[in-house]
Amino acid sequence: MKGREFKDAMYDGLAKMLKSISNPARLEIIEMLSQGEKSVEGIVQATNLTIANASQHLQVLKNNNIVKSRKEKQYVYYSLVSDDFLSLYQHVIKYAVHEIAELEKIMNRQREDNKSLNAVNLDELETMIGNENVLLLDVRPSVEFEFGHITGAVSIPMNELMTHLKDFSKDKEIIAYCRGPFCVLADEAVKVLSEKGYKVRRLDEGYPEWKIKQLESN
Amino acid sequence: MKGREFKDAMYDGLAKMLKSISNPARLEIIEMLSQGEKSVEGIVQATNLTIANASQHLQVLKNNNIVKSRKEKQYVYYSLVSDDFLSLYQHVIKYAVHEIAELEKIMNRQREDNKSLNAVNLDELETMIGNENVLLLDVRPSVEFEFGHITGAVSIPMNELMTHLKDFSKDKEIIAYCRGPFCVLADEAVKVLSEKGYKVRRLDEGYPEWKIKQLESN
DNA sequence: CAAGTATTCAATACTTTTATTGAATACTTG
DNA sequence: CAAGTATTCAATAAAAGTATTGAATACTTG
Repeated sequence: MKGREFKDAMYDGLAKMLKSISNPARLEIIEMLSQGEKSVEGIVQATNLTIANASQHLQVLKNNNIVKSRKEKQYVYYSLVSDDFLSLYQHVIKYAVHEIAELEKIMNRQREDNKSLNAVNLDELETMIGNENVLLLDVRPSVEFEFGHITGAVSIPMNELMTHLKDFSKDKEIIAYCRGPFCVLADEAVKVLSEKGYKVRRLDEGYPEWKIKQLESN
Repeated sequence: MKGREFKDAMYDGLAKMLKSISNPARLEIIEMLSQGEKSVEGIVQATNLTIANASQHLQVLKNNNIVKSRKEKQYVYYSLVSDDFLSLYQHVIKYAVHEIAELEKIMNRQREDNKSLNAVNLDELETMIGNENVLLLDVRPSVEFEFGHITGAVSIPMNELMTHLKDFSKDKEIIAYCRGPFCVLADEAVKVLSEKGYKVRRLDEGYPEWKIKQLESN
């Protein structure tokens, strides 16, 4: 193989892989799957996609070795192929949110609307764990909590938050988190709770970021 | 801004950025620019692109804040916008080369052809520097060496290699490196030198990977 | 094994990306 | 300021990616 052929083959292959993740619908699917495996139906419910379209995007991701599937009963469950990919995906997000002015602006506007501008990051969180006066709140659906969560977190899915208000003390500092920087559940939680007079901030990132950080520090 | 709008805006923006680097020609341009700034003409010489086409791709990268340009005399020089991007790009390469079977196969075939299968990685290299019996050889064009190189390396551009053969001792172990895993200069150097009976291996990665590693360990 | 459900496939129209061509612009140098 | 060079722009045709639709498949359950 000549040098030019080798280069072309490598860059073509690389571009093909990158293309497979360069689509808003597929990025959202990846984000969903970073919480754990989901059926096609589960993905459809969380996104605006039709079933056929979601299935098609999943095939693209599968052909590029980003996701894998297993069949159980009538359902097909998809999940990310490896933590190495998850780590790469998070690097992309982190770069985009910090280095692309346009995206940073959109994110700040969103956080402003939800009074969640002064977010806590993972490093800060670490100094807070074990502190009696801090309550770490996981507002994702409970399936996702059960699949994995940040050590010490309490699960109260967003849609049950209002009925659990009485459980919270207004003296404690509440840190709400969900799926990651793009997830709006924690923003909503901050909005609701702060309007009721609680001390609450959101975690900048989410469960998968915490998980990868744990893995990488070992 | 409602949750759905926010998500759509973020995923659209993210996809747009990823699309800008999901093209073989643009990936090759990025690789060139990771060695230092280059004029449009310089990029054209190193690739198979026409001038107009290269310029067009450069505009795409510029609009997505991947590269920046400056004008000096008649020439426009392009360079990568930040080391943060370079670090992300290298994460992508590393993932692709290790996790995508197809690309791994192409790379191994290439290395086999050039007798450079048992490459040295950056960690191993670190244990070798200062060793009198190891010669670290930079075979990139000398402009690139001057722009920056691995500490302790000696510059002998690939096209001058044959005329410098007499300078090498067959007792020393030679480690050849160039622009990175996709660069074929080091492979060629290994082929030539090993056929002449020298003890030679290539470095798995290249100058930019070394540089980012230095930056990140501080 | 018939009915029902989950998923994929195949075909289509639509949109976006890409390479190519030739002209336009901007700058330098004699 | 005319001639030459480097780069970009604009228009086009070809190729690739995307969403939608309806049919086909595969599996479960009664």
